[in-house]
Amino acid sequence: MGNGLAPTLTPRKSPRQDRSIATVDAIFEATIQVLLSDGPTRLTTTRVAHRAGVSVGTLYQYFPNKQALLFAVLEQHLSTLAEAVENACRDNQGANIETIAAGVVKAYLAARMAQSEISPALYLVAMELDARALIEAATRRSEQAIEALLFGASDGRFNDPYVIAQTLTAVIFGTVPAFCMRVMPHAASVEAEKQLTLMFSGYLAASCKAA
Amino acid sequence: MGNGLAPTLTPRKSPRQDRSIATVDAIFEATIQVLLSDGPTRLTTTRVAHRAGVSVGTLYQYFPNKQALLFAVLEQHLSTLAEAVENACRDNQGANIETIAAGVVKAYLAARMAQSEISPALYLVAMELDARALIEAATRRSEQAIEALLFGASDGRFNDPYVIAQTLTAVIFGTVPAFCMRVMPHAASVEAEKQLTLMFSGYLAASCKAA
DNA sequence: GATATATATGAAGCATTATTCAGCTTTTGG
DNA sequence: CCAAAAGCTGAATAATGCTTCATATATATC
Repeated sequence: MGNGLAPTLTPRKSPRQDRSIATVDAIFEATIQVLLSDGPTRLTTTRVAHRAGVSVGTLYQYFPNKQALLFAVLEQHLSTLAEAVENACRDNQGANIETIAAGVVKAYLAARMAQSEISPALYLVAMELDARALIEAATRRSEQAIEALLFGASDGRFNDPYVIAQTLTAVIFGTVPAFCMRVMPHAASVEAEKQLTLMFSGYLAASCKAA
Repeated sequence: MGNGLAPTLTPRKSPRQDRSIATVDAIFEATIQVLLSDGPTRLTTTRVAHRAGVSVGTLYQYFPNKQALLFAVLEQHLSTLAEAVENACRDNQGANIETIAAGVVKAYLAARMAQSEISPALYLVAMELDARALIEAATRRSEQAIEALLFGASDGRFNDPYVIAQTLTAVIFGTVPAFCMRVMPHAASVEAEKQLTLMFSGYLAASCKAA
């Protein structure tokens, strides 16, 4: 499914004046807005430009093509999620299993909720462009952060922290979208956090005994 | 993101002769083939028709539009996954927690692997058309099957089997795609099954004690 | 074999949309 | 204030692709 030719995804020109910096920001913002209000399939370059209050030509001055636009938005989104996990891991260094599980779930869920509207649209984008590299990068950041966290757990040692980190990452990155896709009453979101925490701490405890 | 006007998704005409039944089958198959080889964005009605060995006009005789085509394929795919879970649940009636966890994970993973190539493409499709109803239906089938299974578990009672069923469903339907998205060496798939089983049985055991 | 019904064809119409470019306006630096 | 550079415009281009329909072929029925 590789798209054969790989058109440049890097900016065509960097903004030099304040005016153009504002323009690029506006285009970036508008991309998100259109994604939300009109959906990924109805996102056209003209529409984005119009929403940003500029003309199409301007858009193409800074982004070589439509994909580059979406790529940039996706990159930021994934980075935000990975960062949330990293921060949670840093904050829970040396904690016990229970706390670790709760912390990681809570952090990811919060980050995801903050961007809950845009996420589904971006997953669509992620498949259209070949974004495997971006996803891989975000996944790896999460895995490494969790692995490091496990090494310092106060409760016990794990004989294969990397496998555990991989599993936890796959589950949170995978499950939460599934939860989000359904229209979720606020109460359900609290319940989801509780259940996932329970599941994670149970898993960690089990993996610990085995060591 | 609702698409405003809801164009008919039901067949425009039902095949009466053997010849046309074969045609419809060929179109359906071709849709899957094109999805796999060319990806969702390069799936055009003309291409599907050509792959099926018929002309575009013929395609439009049985499917009112492109969406209807994709809708049909998606429906079948989701139904297959839900059925896999249902069967696994039926087969494990009255088993203990350990067996239940292993059975459900194994069944879903197997069904998913069997269609691993087509799945990512379909998740893309699922967002483009408004397929929430279909996903909802498949999810509910899984939830109900698991709930029934939990009621009959030999190990113990759960005070809120529905919440547990919901959580397990979200995790398997959500996580496995995440696993699949990465290029997975076969060994990793075995490992994934093991880890998920461990996680599920831990979760069930924990939910049991609480009851 | 003749008529009616079902099925198949694919070029043409129509709409959408990514992308370019020649000319215009604004800002910068002297 | 004035050139040069940076930024902006939006109609025109070109490509793509969904859908229709007038026509042709195959099958069923009597």
